[in-house]
Amino acid sequence: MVTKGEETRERILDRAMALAAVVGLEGLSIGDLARETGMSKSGLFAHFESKEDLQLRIIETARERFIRDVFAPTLRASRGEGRVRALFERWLSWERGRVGGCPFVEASYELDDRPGPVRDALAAAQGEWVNALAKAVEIAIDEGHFRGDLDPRQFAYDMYGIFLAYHLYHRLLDDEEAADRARAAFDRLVSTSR
Amino acid sequence: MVTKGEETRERILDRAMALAAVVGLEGLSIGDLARETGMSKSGLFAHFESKEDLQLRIIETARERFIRDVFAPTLRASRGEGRVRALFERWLSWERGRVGGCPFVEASYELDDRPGPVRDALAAAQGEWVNALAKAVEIAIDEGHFRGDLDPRQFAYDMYGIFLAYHLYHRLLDDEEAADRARAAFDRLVSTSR
DNA sequence: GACAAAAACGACCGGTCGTACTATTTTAGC
DNA sequence: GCTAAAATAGTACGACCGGTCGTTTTTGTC
Repeated sequence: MVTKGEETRERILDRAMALAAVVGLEGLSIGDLARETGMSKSGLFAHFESKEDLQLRIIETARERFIRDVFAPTLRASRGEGRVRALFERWLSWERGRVGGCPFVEASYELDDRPGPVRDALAAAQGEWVNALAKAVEIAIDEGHFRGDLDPRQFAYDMYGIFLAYHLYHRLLDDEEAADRARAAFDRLVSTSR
Repeated sequence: MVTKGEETRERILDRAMALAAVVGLEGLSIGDLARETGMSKSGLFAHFESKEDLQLRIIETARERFIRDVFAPTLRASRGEGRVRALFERWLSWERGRVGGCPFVEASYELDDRPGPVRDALAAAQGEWVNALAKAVEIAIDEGHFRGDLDPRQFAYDMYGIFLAYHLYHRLLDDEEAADRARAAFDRLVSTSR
């Protein structure tokens, strides 16, 4: 059975994930988080060993949500180019659908030069995602949708770049054409991969 | 004449820019910065009106350095495709050459959802750079190096994406092939633009 | 409904934050 | 070398930081 404590912890982590996407994993304070969730600071903190533990759990929560909302649904979609396209569209929706944007992107540029377990966990999650992208491209090659000499890892790199630029244009530059630009870039990537 | 105070302020800002690229503009503390520069907290703080003023000056300093080290030298290079290529290579060097990576990228993802003068200044600087990139591409079109129906702003978007992915692969994923991937992506971009 | 366990709370710790004010030292022009 | 100004240091502040502790409230089980 699901205890009350687990429910509360989930609620906290959901809120924390959103908050961290705005103020960062380091900028997130226990006090603010307690206020946001309507709990006392100590009551909230009792759910976590330390702030670092909280940060690790935020990353794990984001990973679960990402798999559930972005990755998993595409496994039920058509293999090959269709799946790669589905991954891209769902990835964009994932960014649009949450305040502060993609928590992985936000955290990545925050922690890239701050060694420690949190950075390690984040890098592992990002590496996993890059691998999953490359794998989907491999399948598209096997299916004959993409040309045989295409480098799946280079495709993943390019795809990630398009997403990161979308994030920047959308969030910082408030560019209304950001999504169009992203799709145009992705279409070019796909069409030069056939 | 250059007063002692101005010299000191420059020294502080240089150090602050590097530090902010690691811990962020918000995470940067006056106390740490004072320790790093060997000054007292109050002595250092006397150079700035507030922390926000310090942050604004850090961005302005970064902007000056970027123009000096990345942009300006390419104006003396050949117009057209050669200049666009030079911009890209210098941009990569700019990232590699400083601890913490490109301060603009770090700050962009930190501040994208935190309204205020600092975010505005950053967005303005980024917009300026995107415009400069697009302008260089326009010249390359005029010179006949790139095809006439190429969208310079789309080119700038794609180019920025390649850079952002490079930043991520290099800094977070510690990918040794990051530079190769970036150049491969850029070559593909250039060759499909002719 | 008693009762132990789980969960949440309020008060508090030492430390650091940004910032204000005053005092001291260093600089630059005469 | 004197002197006013500029630069730096010292001290203090209220607020908040992550974190601890003992107490109270809520929960689930018999």
